[in-house]
Amino acid sequence: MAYATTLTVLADPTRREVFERLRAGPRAVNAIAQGMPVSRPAVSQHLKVLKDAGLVEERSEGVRRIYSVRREGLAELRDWLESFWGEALDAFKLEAERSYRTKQRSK
Amino acid sequence: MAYATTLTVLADPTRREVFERLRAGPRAVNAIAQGMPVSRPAVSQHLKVLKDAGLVEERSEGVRRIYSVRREGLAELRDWLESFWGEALDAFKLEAERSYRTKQRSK
DNA sequence: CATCCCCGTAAGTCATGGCTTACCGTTAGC
DNA sequence: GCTAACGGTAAGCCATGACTTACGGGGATG
Repeated sequence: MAYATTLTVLADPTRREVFERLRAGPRAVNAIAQGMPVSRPAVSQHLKVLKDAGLVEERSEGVRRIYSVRREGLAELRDWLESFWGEALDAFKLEAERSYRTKQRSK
Repeated sequence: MAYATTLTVLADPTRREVFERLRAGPRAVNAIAQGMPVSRPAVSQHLKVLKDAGLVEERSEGVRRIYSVRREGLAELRDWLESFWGEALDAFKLEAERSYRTKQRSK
């Protein structure tokens, strides 16, 4: 269920860039917005979305908010993807088998 | 680069539903659209997007087009996700270490 | 050849969501 | 206490993209 959220959240390029910047380590909002093609409020909004999705966590340090990556937030999506290896292939083979036999029979 | 495409393509719920339906095995367009909350042309459009993204492949069987999952299409996204395990943690630790030392020094 | 399904494509509508500017609360420094 | 930096939130604008209906082409079947 939540892998859906992760997908939609990471689909946006700007938001993904924000996320990637945090990958190198925790950063304050200003630092993240630095050199980005969008305004700082935009970055704030993206961070909120990332946080709500559990992909990022926030900690206050004086007047600044330090954001960092929450790797566990990616777990569900990873598992979902992983579930395609193996299973999907087997299903395919079975289906191919079935439709092949069906055709043979109807000849 | 291509994992970005995969993300945006799989972000849409309807399109994901189409993709998931193919998971059980190859299907014709009609069969996929069957019981879906959107029209058949909508499904066709989603299939085109999925195909362009390399997530799905198409084969003609008489008058019908049979679509099936291309697991390799998910590989890049999986690798990208996988790259967060380990690396991200190390970067975090390093960063935490660094900022800790910096603070200690400035006391 | 006529007809009926299959399905892809075109054109047009409408909602979603990402961006900007403007504003406000909060913390630190003088 | 004043001022300045940090950053979250509101309101409004606008583009993107997901739908719909309408159509047309191609393969099967009588």
